[in-house]
Amino acid sequence: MGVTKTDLFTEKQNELAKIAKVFAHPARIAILEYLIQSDTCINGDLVQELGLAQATISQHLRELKEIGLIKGSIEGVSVCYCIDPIRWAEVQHLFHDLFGGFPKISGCC
Amino acid sequence: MGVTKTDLFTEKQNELAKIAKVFAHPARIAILEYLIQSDTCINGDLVQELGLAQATISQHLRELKEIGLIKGSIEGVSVCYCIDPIRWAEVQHLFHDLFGGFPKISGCC
DNA sequence: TTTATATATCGCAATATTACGATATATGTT
DNA sequence: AACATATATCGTAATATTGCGATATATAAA
Repeated sequence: MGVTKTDLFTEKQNELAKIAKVFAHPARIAILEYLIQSDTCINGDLVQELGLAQATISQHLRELKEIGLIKGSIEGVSVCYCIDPIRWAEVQHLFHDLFGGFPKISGCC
Repeated sequence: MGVTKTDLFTEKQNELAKIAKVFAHPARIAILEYLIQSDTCINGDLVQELGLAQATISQHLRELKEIGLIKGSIEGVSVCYCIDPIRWAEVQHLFHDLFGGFPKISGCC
């Protein structure tokens, strides 16, 4: 099928999965790392930096934008992308909560 | 295409993406949460707990096992699954490192 | 040995993702 | 206005993921 039965799971489980899906591609990880490392928020350079076509980069940027992880502001002809610190912290917390749940007593198999 | 150009990215970027992909499904999140919450590592109950077919659950468990996040030990007729604390911590660190990189100076767009 | 129970794997159909050329849009330059 | 530059979107082909019925495997019970 390829279609996920979201109705079987909680809102939170679906949200975390949706966010994880955005992290689930090395190009998007690379874009995020590039945005973290370069204080200045460049966009077009990504096409040079990663070896992907412009259309592909744009598509990845849109997915990052859709979950609010990055935002872009038009800067003349080009677009300046950067990480949204608020959302970044939110997402960080979501993962932290999941990982923090374990271990509790930690002893079984 | 659907095929990812892994050769364009670093080992670490590819690994993190691969791990994120496993988190990128609500059923697998639900399985992990269930394993965290129940000290005892039950397996078959997952079929009851989530509303998915046995074959589907088994498939999700395999993906979790493949990246080492959980491990299963045969317990008579059934299999006892649980989170691998070592790998769990490793993966936690990978995400922590990514999130920790930001903000540095945090001011741009 | 036969039967029941639990889990894994196979094979398939439906859908999703990835990549990119072509093209649209929008701003700056001449 | 005409052109160049930067980015977004569309359409499409190739591949991946998801879900599950059917079936295989493996242990326990009768």
